[in-house]
Amino acid sequence: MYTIIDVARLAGVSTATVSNVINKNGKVAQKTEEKVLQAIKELNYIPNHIAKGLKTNSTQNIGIIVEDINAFSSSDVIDGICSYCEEFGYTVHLTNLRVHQKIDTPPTSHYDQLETSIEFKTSIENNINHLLSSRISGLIYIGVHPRDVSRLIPKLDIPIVYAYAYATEEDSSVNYDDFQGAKLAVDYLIQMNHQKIAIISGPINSFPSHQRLLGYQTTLIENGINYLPEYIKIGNWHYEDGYRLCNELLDLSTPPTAIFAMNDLMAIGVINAAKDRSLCIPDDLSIHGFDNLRLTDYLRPSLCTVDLQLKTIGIRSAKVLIEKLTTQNSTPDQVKIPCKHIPRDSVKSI
Amino acid sequence: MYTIIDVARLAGVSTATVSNVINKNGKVAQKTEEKVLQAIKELNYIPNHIAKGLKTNSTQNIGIIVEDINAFSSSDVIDGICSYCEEFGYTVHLTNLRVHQKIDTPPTSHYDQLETSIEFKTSIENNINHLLSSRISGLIYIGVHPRDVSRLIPKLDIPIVYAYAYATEEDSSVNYDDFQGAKLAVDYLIQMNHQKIAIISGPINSFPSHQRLLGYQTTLIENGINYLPEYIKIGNWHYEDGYRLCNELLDLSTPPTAIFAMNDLMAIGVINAAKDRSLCIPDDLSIHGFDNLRLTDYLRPSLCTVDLQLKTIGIRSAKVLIEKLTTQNSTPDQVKIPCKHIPRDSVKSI
DNA sequence: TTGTAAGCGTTATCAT
DNA sequence: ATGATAACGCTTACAA
Repeated sequence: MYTIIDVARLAGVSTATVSNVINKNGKVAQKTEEKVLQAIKELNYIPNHIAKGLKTNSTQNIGIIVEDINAFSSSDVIDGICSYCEEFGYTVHLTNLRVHQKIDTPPTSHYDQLETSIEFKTSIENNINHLLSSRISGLIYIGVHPRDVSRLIPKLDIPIVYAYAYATEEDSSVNYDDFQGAKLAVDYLIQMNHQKIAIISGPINSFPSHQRLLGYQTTLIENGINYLPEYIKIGNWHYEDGYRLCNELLDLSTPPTAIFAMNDLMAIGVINAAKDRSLCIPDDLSIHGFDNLRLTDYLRPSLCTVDLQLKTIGIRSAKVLIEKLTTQNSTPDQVKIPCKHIPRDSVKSI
Repeated sequence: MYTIIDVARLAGVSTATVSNVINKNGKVAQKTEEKVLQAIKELNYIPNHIAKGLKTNSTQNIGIIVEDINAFSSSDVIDGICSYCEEFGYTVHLTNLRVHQKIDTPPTSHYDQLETSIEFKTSIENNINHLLSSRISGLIYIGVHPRDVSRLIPKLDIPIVYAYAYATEEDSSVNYDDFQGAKLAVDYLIQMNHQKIAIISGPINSFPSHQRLLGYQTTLIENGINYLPEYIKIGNWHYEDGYRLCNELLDLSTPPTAIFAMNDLMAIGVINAAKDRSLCIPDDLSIHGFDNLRLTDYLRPSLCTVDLQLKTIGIRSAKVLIEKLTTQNSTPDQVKIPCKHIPRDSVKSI
């Protein structure tokens, strides 16, 4: 592998000149530049970022720590990050924490286990140190579920952005908007003339659940609809919760005409429970999901849901991080990306 | 950020000794080692891999080029790679080519477009050069669909392993076993007493289609079942193909009792087509998929399918690569990981 | 506009 | 067992 010295020799110039050509620093005569470029091409010279990084004490490397690359949300977020980084010449170092192998059953509300697990914290610290050894200039931490992860991450000297997760008020984060997303869903159901709208929530101690519930309540109130406690069921994000709680709702003396499940997995449980009671969807019951998982448009009926704009979250996290890197501005940036409503067949006007 | 010199000073030893401690080279007295370790901890010293890489002219970095991280297969493969790399102390540099944004409609057989697209080849070469600038020691290329990608990748001086893709006979690759996977499906259908087994294939010019078709034919012949040309339909991996071709099959004078679709997406099309003809699945028609996509276990009926063992493919690719790196052995290794059968409700014994 | 040379943080060779 | 020091490939004053 050739070095800058080989190029300089071949072009008959000094290494400084070659360096100036490579880094487009100007101050090189047109003709000299051509000679250098020609030599670079001839030798098929590839600059050594390692040596450059050592000298400049800065790299165009950014680290991604993803809690679980197999979470449905992760690949879109990473995709967004990569596309922005490629554009600006940054290299991405990926670390996968694989949390789902380290806690009981995914997805669960018991991420608390993680926060208290010494083993997990040590694993994160090792991974961060490893990334730091590569002198990454910044870090994006991608959660499996938006929640406060501040206790997991040690204080770092490099900028860090939380995507699909958040930390303290001093930290930057990029997330979708739970409140607005839930509002989108409930607004749509009301627009479809539903009044008896039940909700199947995630665990109450979860931040997204709480925000979405708030969106639900606010929208009902705004529309002068009675807010019925028996229409609120608490699940744990699983398919089985949707199935079970749908049955509970339909057993009510005044069953709802529409059910808003806080994630698509529970919504599918709701669909199947309704089917098993020989209900026809959406004629007998409208069902609204949240997440816009893949394949939900091929379900029968296709699932009306809310898209989280995950790729945008990724792009934006990278943007926030790279701005911190280039402007040294350290004011925290807590971005909320609006969700997008995906109307589909599982909701019908009554 | 502290350097090895700071540690040496604090511990009252030379930098060489500190280096020997860090790299566990032996030849350091127990007592000296303790002093050094203590100093490292005290300063919270993090070794600079960049400087080390410059000196040793070798890194523990491996590059991943993934054609599309949003392909259903990619994240599992990457997960596997990461888990192996973490264990052996390698850092992963991720590059996402995003092919689906660069060709018409995914997934398609027209990946040929890519091979002939100058723009795409240039993009790959730029990305490879960028990775090479970081002096990665090896490369894993992950395809969106197993096929010959040799025309896309320039000859490199570092080892490269193709995962979920392959190249020439001189190149190493790790894939699932199309032939065995198809055999698994057809064997199971026959075991469930089906004789009239139709197949909805992918494009005939696709290698996986061809291999799976071979598995289908072989298994029928082994079991003395007539091989009927009208039971073979050619689709293009899309949902719509499954839907349309299912109807064609059911319109036959002697319709099949079981349909094996070569991917889950087409299988879902088959399910929906059958439902739209008021057929009951699996009572009136058994349906077998291939891929084991997420959510297929929540379909009604749940989809009987074949799992590609993608994570294993990832682990194995990393293993093959790292062995090349550490043993300098360059004999190509073309691994086929056996698929796993996933019995579910969409297939029933008759 | 171009060249010279020091130095970034390590490792490795050679002394001691 | 430990230390002194050159060298890895590059950037960047500073000199010319």
